[in-house]
Amino acid sequence: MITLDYRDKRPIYEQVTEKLSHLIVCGALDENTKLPSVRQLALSLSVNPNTIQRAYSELESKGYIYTVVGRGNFVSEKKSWADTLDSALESAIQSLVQTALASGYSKESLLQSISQIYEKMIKEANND
Amino acid sequence: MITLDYRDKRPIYEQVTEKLSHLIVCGALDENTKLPSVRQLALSLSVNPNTIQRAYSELESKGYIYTVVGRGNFVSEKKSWADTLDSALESAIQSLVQTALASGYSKESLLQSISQIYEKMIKEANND
Amino acid sequence: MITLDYRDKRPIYEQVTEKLSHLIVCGALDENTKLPSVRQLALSLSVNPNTIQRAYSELESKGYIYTVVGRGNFVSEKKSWADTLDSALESAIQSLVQTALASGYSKESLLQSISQIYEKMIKEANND
Amino acid sequence: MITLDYRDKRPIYEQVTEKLSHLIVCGALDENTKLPSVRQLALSLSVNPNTIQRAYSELESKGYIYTVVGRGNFVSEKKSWADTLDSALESAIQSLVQTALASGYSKESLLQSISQIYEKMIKEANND
DNA sequence: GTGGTCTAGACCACG
DNA sequence: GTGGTCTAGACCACC
Repeated sequence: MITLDYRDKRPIYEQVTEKLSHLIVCGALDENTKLPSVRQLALSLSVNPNTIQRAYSELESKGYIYTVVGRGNFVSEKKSWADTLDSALESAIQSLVQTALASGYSKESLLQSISQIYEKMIKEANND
Repeated sequence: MITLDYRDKRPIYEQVTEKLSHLIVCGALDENTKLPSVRQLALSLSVNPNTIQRAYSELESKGYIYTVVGRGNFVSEKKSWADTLDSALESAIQSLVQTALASGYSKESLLQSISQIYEKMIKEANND
Repeated sequence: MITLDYRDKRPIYEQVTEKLSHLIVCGALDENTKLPSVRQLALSLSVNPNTIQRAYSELESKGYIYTVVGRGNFVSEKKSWADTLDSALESAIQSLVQTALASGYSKESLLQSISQIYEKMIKEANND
Repeated sequence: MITLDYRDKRPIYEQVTEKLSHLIVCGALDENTKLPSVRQLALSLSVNPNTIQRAYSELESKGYIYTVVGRGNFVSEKKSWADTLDSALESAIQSLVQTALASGYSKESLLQSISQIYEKMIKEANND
């Protein structure tokens, strides 16, 4: 379901959080689908249960999943995480524009580059 | 010359690296200009010399500056860091498009959002 | 008769307790009315009988219902739970005022806010 | 600086969070004051460092403090946590009104009770 | 020295 | 069996 990249410098719980949120956002996991239990996922990733627990906590606080103690974790409805996504997008844009300004890119050439990369990535996504 | 933000989550050396590279990229520091010595800058920022040393090392490895042992650090010529900038920009764009695709943004609305934020940030930059 | 919200952080037995006490307090269940048996209610809510048993125990200890062994559980008379209600309300008020004091709210603005929210919630309650 | 109540059913990290946020909100701790280090506070409360770490994380995410790795935790400026406080107050009010509605309290008698308790608690606060 | 992450193993409430 | 909390002890990056 998920594979970890130990060369990645980011903490494990963050990788798990990111991978799962992607699966949810792109629709690979339907609403109210049950996620693997904390212990189960920890076992299959050879990782400590606390680490998965933390990942699930982050996902819950961001609205991607909801937790029912004694039953498990389930993916939330889309409306629960729409806001989170928007703010993530905005900060990504700001970081990009900051870099672009520093490099003296004109608005036009920036938009053009983005346009190209957008179409390239959409093609790759379709091949996966 | 530089001000630090201790609430910033990034390590200090990274802030210094970023600030200096900005000054170089935007032309505030001309080619072959001598930078303050490690000890001097460390003193004026009330920071450990090791921190500045690390920042300078990063800048050198990215091609922004060059070191002459016994004489100091100097701003490189523009051609030395053009590549670094492009790859930084490209990875920023990829990260952005990834988020945008995840949230189902159309190319058009994404470009429009970026356009708006670009102009907003260019105004703020002029006020600084 | 009752619907559960599995996303609610509180334990199930507490939700059942709350819902039933509301029905009793607002007069939807008259004094000495017979409540559904533990097994019956557990079945209709698809819940473990232990859970309902615990809810009924709580209700009894708070004076909302009384149990006749071998016959079932019945709604108590109003005087039995008047005290419970008052103390619940008082502790809710104390918790509220504590927060308000912490935030530096004046008594007047606090009372005004409460007044507004009161009327808003009374409208919503009528729509249910 | 803080005392724990082991009879309290809430988790320890939550007690610590609450106590510290109170100290900050009521002004007992000035802006930019340094809090005790994670290990230090853990030692003085005879508690595991991870527990304090979690409390500090919560405080940071709510805007009450900010963290500088390698230096310590410091109390934030008031504007950082004003929003958090407001939302805490609103949910406290909703919970109160819910109880009041259930008990059939009229708006007037509710406001009067609150007014009394408000003044009572303000007196007690001055005696501390 | 600081905070951040992780592991291993434990106990608890809930269902 | 589930998630939630806690302890004990470890390693890391940063300063």
